[in-house]
Amino acid sequence: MGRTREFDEEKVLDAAMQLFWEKGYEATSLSDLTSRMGIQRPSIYSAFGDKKELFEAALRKYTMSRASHVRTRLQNNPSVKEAFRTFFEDVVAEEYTESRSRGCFCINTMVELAPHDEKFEILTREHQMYLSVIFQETIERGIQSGELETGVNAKALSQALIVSLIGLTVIMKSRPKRSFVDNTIKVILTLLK
Amino acid sequence: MGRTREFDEEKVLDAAMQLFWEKGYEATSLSDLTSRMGIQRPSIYSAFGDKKELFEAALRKYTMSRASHVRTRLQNNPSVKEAFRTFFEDVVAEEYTESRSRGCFCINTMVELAPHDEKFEILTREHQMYLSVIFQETIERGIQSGELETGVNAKALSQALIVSLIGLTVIMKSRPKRSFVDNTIKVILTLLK
DNA sequence: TGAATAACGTACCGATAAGTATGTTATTCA
DNA sequence: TGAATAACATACTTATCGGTACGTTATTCA
Repeated sequence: MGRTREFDEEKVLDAAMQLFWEKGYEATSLSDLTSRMGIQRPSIYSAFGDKKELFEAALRKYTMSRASHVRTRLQNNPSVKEAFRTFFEDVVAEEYTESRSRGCFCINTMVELAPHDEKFEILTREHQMYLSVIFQETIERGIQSGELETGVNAKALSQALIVSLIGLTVIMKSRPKRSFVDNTIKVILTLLK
Repeated sequence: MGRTREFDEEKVLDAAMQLFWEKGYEATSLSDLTSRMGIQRPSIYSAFGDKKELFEAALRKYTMSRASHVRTRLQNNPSVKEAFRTFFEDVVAEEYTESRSRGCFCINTMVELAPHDEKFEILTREHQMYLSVIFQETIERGIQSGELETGVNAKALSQALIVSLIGLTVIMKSRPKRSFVDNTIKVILTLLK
């Protein structure tokens, strides 16, 4: 019984996610959140808990959606090399079309919170490890199909690609010349052979 | 005329640098700064300006010292491959000996401030570009000496190595297993041939 | 040696932070 | 249909934020 909730939890959580993604944890105030989410302060606390719990919910929403996006992107291309190439290129293209770079919410959190909060150290690590497994499975598919050499160390290679992707995502926040990242992608992808 | 300054500007700036490096800009308060720097609030403002100007001075101090450290590390080894290998390995070893990862102050700033403040976008970009040039000169030395193949694209390769180093530095904040980063370094360094 | 001046410590400023108490409105179910 | 209850909006609390006014102490140079 009682009054029914007037807001859509998923929608307002999505709005919080966007804001935390743009500005980070510390730089986002409760006032920022209420205006962006379109609900009042006590509604946030009753639905999500305090600021940090809301942040965690937002980050979990992000990582789940991100992982599924990456998985489908890599699985839907019969060519493994082509799949990685277009994936990396799209990450870059997306960043350069936005007027200012948001980068990756998980990476932002790794930098801001992981060293000071074990919960986020674990959460961000597990997301990257999960992405690494997706990469690894894709590489193994390429070995199976004969597109990649049989001697390739799929696990080590997938880890190197994840690290490169993180580096690319981060350096784009300083808006280097497009040629810088384009060159980098070409070199990184020569690891796939 | 007037009273002489009782604190060493370089020393207190160094203390501020350490603190901003550990906690970032937003999470560091003026009270944190006064206690760590050992001077009072008005002394900070008279010597360095406001919080953001102090942060900028601290970051500039960091990037200059970091660049010179990287330069000497890479120049002091006759073997280019060996120079890069030991450099990357030491970056990792240093991170894993500290109880919690500070990473790189410039990278932290690239993530926290560069997307919202053009001054730091430029400052962080220029530091990375400078490091990239140091890498490039080192690679060119290796080509000259015959240690590396003549066909190597020194510029593109140096950019890829910078990006990889950034990725490594960032992912270590989530404390992945040591084998993860060790594998990654091995793969990345196969680009040097 | 004393007037001028700059660094000092203290104590304050208004603004804003995160979080909550409280009274009102809407919905439910006995 | 009315007592119970949950979501609502408003307004508040306490603490801390970045920044500064002000009176004191130490140094300098005419």
